[in-house]
Amino acid sequence: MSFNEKCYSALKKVPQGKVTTYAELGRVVGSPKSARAVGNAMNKNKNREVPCHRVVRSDGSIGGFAFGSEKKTEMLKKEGVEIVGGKMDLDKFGFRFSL
DNA sequence: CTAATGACCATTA
DNA sequence: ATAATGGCCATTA
Repeated sequence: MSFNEKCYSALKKVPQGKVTTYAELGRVVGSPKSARAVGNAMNKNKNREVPCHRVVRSDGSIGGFAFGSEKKTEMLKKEGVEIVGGKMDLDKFGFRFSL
C-alpha cells in the first residue's frame, strides 16, 4: 500500500460538513511532517470516492485544488462548512480522527 | 543513485 | 497584515 493510498483511505473517513488538514492527514497515516507529500497525493488522486476537497491548510485557509480553489470552496460551503474571508474554523469543522 | 516538483508548515522580520 | 526562509516528505523523471 502506497503512501497515497493510505491518505485516500484515511480521508474517506472524513464525513460531509467536516474537513481535515494536510498536516493532520499526514499525522494519521504515520508521517507527521509529510503535509507536502499529502498535497501531492491529493493532486494525483483520480478516485471519485475520495473527498479530496475536504483537505485544507493548517491555518484554516482553503489551500489548493486541482480544479481550482474556488470550486473547492463552493463544494465545502454546499456541505455546510462556513467559510468567511477564505477561511474556516477548524475547531468546529475539523474532523477528529480516532475519536 | 540524484534532482526537481508541489493542493504544506512554522518561524521570523 | 504580508514576505521571505528553511525544513520536510513522497513521488517521479
